[in-house]
Amino acid sequence: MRTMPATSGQRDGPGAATLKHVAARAGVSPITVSRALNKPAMVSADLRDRVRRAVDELGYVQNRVAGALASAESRVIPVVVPSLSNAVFVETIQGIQEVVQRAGFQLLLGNTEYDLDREHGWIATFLGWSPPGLIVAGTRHQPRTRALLERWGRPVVEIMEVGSRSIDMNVGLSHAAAGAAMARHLLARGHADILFAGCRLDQDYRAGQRFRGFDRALAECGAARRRPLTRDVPSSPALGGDMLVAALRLDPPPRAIFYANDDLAVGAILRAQRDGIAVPDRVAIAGFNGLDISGLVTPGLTTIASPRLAIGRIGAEKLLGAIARDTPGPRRVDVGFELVVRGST
Amino acid sequence: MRTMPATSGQRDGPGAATLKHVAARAGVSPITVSRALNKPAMVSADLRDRVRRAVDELGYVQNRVAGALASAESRVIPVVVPSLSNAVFVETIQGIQEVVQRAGFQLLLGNTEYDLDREHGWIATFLGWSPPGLIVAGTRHQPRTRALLERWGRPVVEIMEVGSRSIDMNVGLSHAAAGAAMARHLLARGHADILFAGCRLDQDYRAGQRFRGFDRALAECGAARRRPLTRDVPSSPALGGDMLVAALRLDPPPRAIFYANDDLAVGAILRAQRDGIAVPDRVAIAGFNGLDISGLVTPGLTTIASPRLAIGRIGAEKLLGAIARDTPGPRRVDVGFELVVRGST
DNA sequence: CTGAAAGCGCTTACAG
DNA sequence: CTGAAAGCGCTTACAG
Repeated sequence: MRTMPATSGQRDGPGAATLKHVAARAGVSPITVSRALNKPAMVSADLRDRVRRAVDELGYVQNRVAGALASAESRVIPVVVPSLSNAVFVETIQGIQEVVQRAGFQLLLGNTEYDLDREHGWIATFLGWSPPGLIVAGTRHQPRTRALLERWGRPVVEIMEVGSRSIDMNVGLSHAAAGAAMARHLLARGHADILFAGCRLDQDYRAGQRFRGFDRALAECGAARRRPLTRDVPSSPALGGDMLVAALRLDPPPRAIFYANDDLAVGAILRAQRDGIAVPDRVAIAGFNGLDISGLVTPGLTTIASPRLAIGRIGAEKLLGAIARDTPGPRRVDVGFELVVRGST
Repeated sequence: MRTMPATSGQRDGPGAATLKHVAARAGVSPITVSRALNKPAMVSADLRDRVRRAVDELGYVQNRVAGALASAESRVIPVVVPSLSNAVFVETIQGIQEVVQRAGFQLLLGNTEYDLDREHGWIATFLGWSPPGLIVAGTRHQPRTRALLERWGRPVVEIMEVGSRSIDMNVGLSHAAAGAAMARHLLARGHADILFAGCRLDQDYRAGQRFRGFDRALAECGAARRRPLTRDVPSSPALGGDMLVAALRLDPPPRAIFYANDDLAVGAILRAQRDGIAVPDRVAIAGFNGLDISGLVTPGLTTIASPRLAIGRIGAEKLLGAIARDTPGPRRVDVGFELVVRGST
C-alpha cells in the first residue's frame, strides 16, 4: 500500500532527485552528470563511477521530458497501425519493438482503426513528442498528412505494401502481385471458377489490392470472373466459416474460394471439416498471410506467406539507420512473398 | 520525395510554429493560446475561434514535450507486458488502448520478455516521461521496482492476476482457482489420470499458478498426481501437437491433458485430428484462455475463458479514474473466469 | 476572461 | 576532459 496520495501536476514526490542533486552528491557539475549518463565516453572513468554511485544512492530517474525539450529529440518511435485485432500488425509491431528496444528507443503506439482522419490525428500528436523518426502502416494517407510529414523533415518509414509514392522510406510487398500469384496457382490446379471473399475491402485496401491483382490475372488468363463476396464486419475465423456456407449456396457455387486472409480461410477449413464439406474436391480454399495455424489444419491451407516480422525488423532498421545517418541504402525494400501450396487446393 | 534532409537535433524545420507564433497571428498572448487549446472553457468563444484559425493557418503542432515539462505531467500511459507473442496480452492491450485513446492518452509500450530486470528498466525509463499513471502486467516484481513505484506516488494498476500484495490497484483473476476448477471438471468427467502440460512455468508464473491450483485440487480429491510436462520454448500450436504425441508415449499414458493455454491445446486437437487420435475417448484435452478458435476446432475445446479485453478496459478505466481523482471504487477487481465445456473432455 | 513573470530539468554550443 | 550561461516551448500560479 502506498503512503502518499497522488496530486495532479505534482512534481514527483519530495525526494525526487534531479541532475543537480546527483551533481552535488558526486561533487561535479550537472553537465558532467548529463554526459556521464548519455555520452559516457566523453567522461573520465573516475567521474563516471562517482556519478553512477550518486545515481544509485539517490535513486535518480532521468527526466526524459526535459532532455527531449533541451535536445529537441526524444527516444520514442511512434508506430501507427490500422488495427490490433489482426495478427499481421501485431507481428509487425513485434519486429519493430525488438529492433528499436535493443537500440534504446521506446515504442509509442497509435491505432487508427482504418480511419485516415484518426491517422492524421495520431501523427500530428506524435510529432509533438519530438521523435527522431516515425513508422506508419500504409502508403495511403490524406494529403495534409503527407504534407505534414514531408515538412517535418525527419525519417519516415511506410510499411506493409510497396507503393509508388512513398513519403520517405518504404518496406513491404506488392499485394496485387500476391493476388495474381494465387489466381495463377488456382487456375493451374484446374479450379476454373474462383470466388474472392473478404471483409471491408474499401478500408482494408491492401486486401482490395490483392483482389484487384487476382481479378486482373483472371482476366488475362480469360478465366471466369465473379464479384467478390464481402462482409462489412471485421475478419474472424467464425466468419470465414459462415462465408463458406454462403458461397456454396450461390448458383452456381464456386469451385474455389480465395480468402482475403488466413483468419477467414482457417475458419473455412475448420467449418468444412465440421460440416463434412470435402476440401478441395467440392471446393478449394486458399488464404493469405501464412499464419502458423494454416499448416496445422486438415487439409493444410494453401496460402501466401508474408514476411511480417521481417517487415517490422527491416522497417525499424532502416529508420534507425536514417536516424543515425548511416549510409542510406535503398529507399524502398520489396520483401516479397511466398506461395505455400498445401492440401486445400 | 522530401525536400530537406533531416539533421540531428534540429528544431523542426524553419517554419515550425510555436505558441508565440500562433499568439502573434491571433493577436493574443501565448497563455491565451495555451488555454484555448487545453482548457477551451476558460476562454471566450471569440478568442477560441481566432486561435483555431491561427493554428490552422500556421499548421501549428503542439509541442507535447514542453507541455509535459512545464506541467510535470504528460499524456502518455506506459503499459508494461511480458510478451507480445501471446494473444492474451495483445487483447488486453487492445482493451487498454480503446479506453485511453478515447480519453486522449497515448500508449507507450514496453515488452519485458518475462525478464524482471528488463521490467525494472522499462518502468524506470517510463517514469522519466512524467506519465500520469502506469499499467503493468503481474503483481510479481523486484523489490526495487515495487519501491520505485511506491515512492513515485502516482496511480499504478497491476493487471492479469489478482494478487495479495498489490502496489496500488489490481485487476485480474485467480489463476489458481481457474486451475482448480479445471481439475474438478476433468475429475467429474471421469478422467482420473490427468497431465498438466505447459511451457516455462517458472517465467510464466501465472501458468505456474494454474498448475498449482490444479495440483492442489487433485490432492484434495485424492486423485493421482503427475509432474507437469514442460518445454523450455515459447508456446505454439505446433508444440501443443508435439507435446500430445510425447504425452501419449508416457507409460502409462494420461487419460486427459490440461494444457497451460489454448495455443497449445488447439494445436493438440488439430494434431489429434490429423493423426486419428480419438478425443476425448483416448485422451481428453483442455486449455485455458477461451480463444475464439477453441470453439471452431473438432471436437470443440473445453477451456476456461479469461476476460482479457475486460481486464484491459477495466484496468484502464480504474487508472483514468484515479488520475482524474474520481471516487476511488475498489482497489482490487477480480474479473473471474468461465469454464467452457465442449466436446474435447 | 486575459496577461507578464518565473520556471520546469535538462542539453547545446562555447570556452578553457 | 570539465564547466558557466543560455535556452528549449510550454504551463502554473499570481494579478487584474
